[in-house]
Amino acid sequence: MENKTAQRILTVAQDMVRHRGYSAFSYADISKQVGIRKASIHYHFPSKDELVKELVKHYRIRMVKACDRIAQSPLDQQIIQFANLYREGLEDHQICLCAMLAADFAVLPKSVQAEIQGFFNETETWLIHLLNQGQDTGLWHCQPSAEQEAKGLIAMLQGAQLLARSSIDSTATFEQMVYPLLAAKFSKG
Amino acid sequence: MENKTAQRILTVAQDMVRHRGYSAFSYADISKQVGIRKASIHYHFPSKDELVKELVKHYRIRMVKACDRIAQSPLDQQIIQFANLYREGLEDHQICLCAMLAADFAVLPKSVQAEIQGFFNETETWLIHLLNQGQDTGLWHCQPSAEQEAKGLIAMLQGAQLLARSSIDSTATFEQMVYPLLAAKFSKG
DNA sequence: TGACATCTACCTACTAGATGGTAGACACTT
DNA sequence: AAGTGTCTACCATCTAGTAGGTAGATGTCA
Repeated sequence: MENKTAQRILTVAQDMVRHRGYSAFSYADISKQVGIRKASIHYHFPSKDELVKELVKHYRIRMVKACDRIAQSPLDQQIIQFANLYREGLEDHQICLCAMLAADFAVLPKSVQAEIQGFFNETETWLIHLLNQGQDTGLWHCQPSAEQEAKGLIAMLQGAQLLARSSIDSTATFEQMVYPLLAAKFSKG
Repeated sequence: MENKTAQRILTVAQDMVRHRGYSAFSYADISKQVGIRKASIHYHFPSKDELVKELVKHYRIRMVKACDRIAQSPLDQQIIQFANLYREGLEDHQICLCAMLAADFAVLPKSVQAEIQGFFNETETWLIHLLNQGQDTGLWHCQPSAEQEAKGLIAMLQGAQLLARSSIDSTATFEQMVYPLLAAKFSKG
């Protein structure tokens, strides 16, 4: 495990990227919030690119863990819980780290770009598996296929998160966008 | 109508915002591409904020026009054409201007934020109208309502655009995400 | 018509402040 | 003594934005 300061830097940096984007936060911003000088941040993360790369790596791990936790729940509740993951950040006006970095994709180094692609693939694979399970047990029917539904569902969740942020009550907007549609599609019968 | 130079600045600036985001482009970048000095850009657009505000205003007008044009087509083709709008930009690795600015929302001035909200509301209203028309003529059925379907659809299109950008063949990824789902939902019968 | 004044669209040269990043000193612990 | 983590002080470069000037077009009036 990393030491405490490095961990605090990562936390603050993640909040900033998710709130403002990659190009709109600086080492000076972090230093103010962490209560440490700018040069000390370079000691822990030599360059901004490496900091962000580390950010995405940690984020991927946490996402995998969150999905594993959801997989313990009854099958018919898992999609709602998966959607909740996306709703949670919105309370602090934050969107998914990788969605934000997908917007900033053009200015990111290749290594970070690859990490982001990995995140999306991983999430999609997990969701396809879930949708297939539900289909096999007759809980719902995927049209045209589990893979297509998964792609569409993730796109909708990420898009809803992005759009919700520009409305006054982000969480409410997100809920209105997502949950009725999920209920219509993935409810029993 | 604005003069030629101002128009060229707007075009270049729009490309840059849609490609890199608000915080990642500068007056210096524009000046190089337009072939004019940095100070001359300030002559046409006194501040970066005003430039971006103008950008969104123009974008809204073009979107309204594009939707009007689509509305002339047969009803059953309009949703596909609407989706095509989102696919087109991807060929140059560009996403919707307002989706990009929704990501940069936190660092934008209030006036631009309002303009972006206006864009999304406008688009949603247009799509709700279209979905209602199709429902009235028995072309498709909206579940749970046209409004919900419209919200979900726009979220999916914007999200698909965002995610597609991080894959190698953006256009193909977008198409795989969007069109089969549209066909399943909004085809006759 | 000619003289003057204003306007347009650009220029060079500059500012203050922010940016990511570095060098080297200084404690404090082991 | 060596290593860790932080500091001050600095650097080159970039940032949006300003000041002031200029060539040429356009208008205005005797």
